Amino acid sequence: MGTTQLESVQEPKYQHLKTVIGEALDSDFTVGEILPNERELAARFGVARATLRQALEQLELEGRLQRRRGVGTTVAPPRVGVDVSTTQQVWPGVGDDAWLAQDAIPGDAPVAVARLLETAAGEEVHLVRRLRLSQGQAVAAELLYVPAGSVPGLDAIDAPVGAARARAVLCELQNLVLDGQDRSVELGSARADDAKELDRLPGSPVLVVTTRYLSGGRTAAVSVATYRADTCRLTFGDSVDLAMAS
Amino acid sequence: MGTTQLESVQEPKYQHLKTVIGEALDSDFTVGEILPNERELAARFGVARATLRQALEQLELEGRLQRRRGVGTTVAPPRVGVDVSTTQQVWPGVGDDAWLAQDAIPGDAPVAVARLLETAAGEEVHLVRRLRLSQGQAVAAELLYVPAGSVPGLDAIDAPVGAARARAVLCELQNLVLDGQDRSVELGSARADDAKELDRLPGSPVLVVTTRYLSGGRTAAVSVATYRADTCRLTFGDSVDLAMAS
DNA sequence: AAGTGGTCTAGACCACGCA
DNA sequence: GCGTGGTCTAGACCACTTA
Repeated sequence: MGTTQLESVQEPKYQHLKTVIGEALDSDFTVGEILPNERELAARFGVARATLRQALEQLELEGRLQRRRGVGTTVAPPRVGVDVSTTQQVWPGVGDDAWLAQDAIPGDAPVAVARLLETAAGEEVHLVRRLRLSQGQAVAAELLYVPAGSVPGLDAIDAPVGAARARAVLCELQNLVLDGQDRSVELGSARADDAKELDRLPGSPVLVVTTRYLSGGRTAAVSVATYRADTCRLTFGDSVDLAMAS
Repeated sequence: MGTTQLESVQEPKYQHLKTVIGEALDSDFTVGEILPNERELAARFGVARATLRQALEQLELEGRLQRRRGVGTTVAPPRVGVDVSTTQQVWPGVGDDAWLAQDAIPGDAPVAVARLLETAAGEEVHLVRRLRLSQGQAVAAELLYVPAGSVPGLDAIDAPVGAARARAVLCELQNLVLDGQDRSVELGSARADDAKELDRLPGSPVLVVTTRYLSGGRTAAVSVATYRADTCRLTFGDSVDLAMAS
C-alpha cells in the first residue's frame, strides 16, 4: 500500500503525462476530435502549462496530435505512407504526378550540396522547386539542384518562366542517361520557406531526403526533399500501406 | 519597453539565436570543442535560459550540437551515414557484423506489430534484441519479432539463452525462403529501454525503421529498429559516404 | 563539492484563426 | 474581440558527471 504514488520514481512529470494522455487518446478520443485547451489541460493535471506542453510536443512529434495556433489541438490521423523507393530508377518528373512543379530560377548551391554535385562552389545551377501532394495535402517540398552543365539545351530556348520553366528543366534532364541514384534520410528542422509551403512553423521537425542522380560518371542533379515528419511515414520497397482503419 | 531593435521583425528570438549560434559554430568552433554553459550563453545573448535552450535544442536536433547532462555542450561531428538499403535481400543476422545480437525471450507483439505480422494479437513471438554499432558507438537498437510459427525448429533444442539464443533464432530464420522485404522510416521518440542502450534520454528523437520480412506469402518476421536521429543519416542504395572531413 | 544540463513553475505577452 | 497555441521571463530545484 505504501507504493501508491509510485511511478514518479525518477520519471519526469511530462513523460508520465505523455503516457497518460496517450492512453486517453486511444480510449476516449477519435481522430479529428479536439482536445481541451492547454490551460485547461494543465490545470486538470495539476502542472504548469510549460510542462503540459512538453508532453504535447512529444505526442505531436510521434504523429499522435496536431496543434494549430489559433485553432486548437486535435487527434491526428495515422501517418500516411509516402513512397520514396528507388526501385524504379528514373529522373524526377517522369511519370509520377505526385510532384507539382512550381518554378525554376538560376542560383547557386549551398556548400553541402555543391560537395555532392562535385562542382565548383560558385557554379551556376538551376533551382527547381516542387511540391509533393498526398491526399490533397502538401507533404513535402523539394529543391532540385541541376548544374547548368547538365542541361546545356536549356539556354537556347530561355523563354518559359515559373512552372513552365521548371517543367522544361525536368524535360531536359530526361535527355541524359540515368546511371543510378542514391538516397539518404535524416532528421532536420524546416527552413522558413519550406515551413510555409508545408503549413508548419519554421523549425518544425522534418525528414530530409537527399537524392543524388548519377549520369556519365558524375552527379547530374541533387534533390533535397523536406517531408513533414509529423504526418509522413516514408516507405521503401514494395511495402503496402496498412493501417487503413476508419 | 520597446527593446525591440530590428531583426526581430516577426522572427522569434530563439530562431534568430539559432542562426547566430549556428554561424558561430561554423566559424569559431571546431568539432568536439565545448561551448560555454547555458547560463553563461543566455547571459551573453541577453535572453532567458529557456529561450537559449530552445535554440540549442534545434541545433541538437539538426545534429550540430551534442549535449550531455553533467558534462556540457559540444560541437557534434558530421552525422555518420548508416546503410539501411534493401538491395541485398537477406534475413537479419546474415553476413553483416554491424549488428550485435543480445538476447531473445518469448513474449507477444504490440498491436501495431501484430497487424503487420497478420497474426492473432496474442500469438507468441520470439523477441530478439540487437544492437547496431558504428565506429564503436551504438547507433541503433532493434527489436525483432519472430512468430513462433516461423521458426518451428527452435522449440526442439530450447537450451541456449541470452545472446546464444538470439543467434539461434536468427539461424533458424535462414531455413526459410525470403521472398521479399519492405521498409519504412518515420520519426519517433525513444522508449526508455532503447534510450538507455543508445545513451540518450528517454523521449529523444529517433528514426524508426520498420522492416517486414516476407516468406511464403506471409510476413515471417518484423523488425523495429530505432536509430539515433542526432548522429545518424540513413543511406539507401549505393550511396558513398562523403563528408569525411577530419 | 562543484558545475553541468534537465525539469518545473507561475506568471506575461504575442500571433493567429475565426465568428 | 475572443480564444487558441507560440514565445518569453526569472527564478528554483533535481540528476548527473567529474574531480
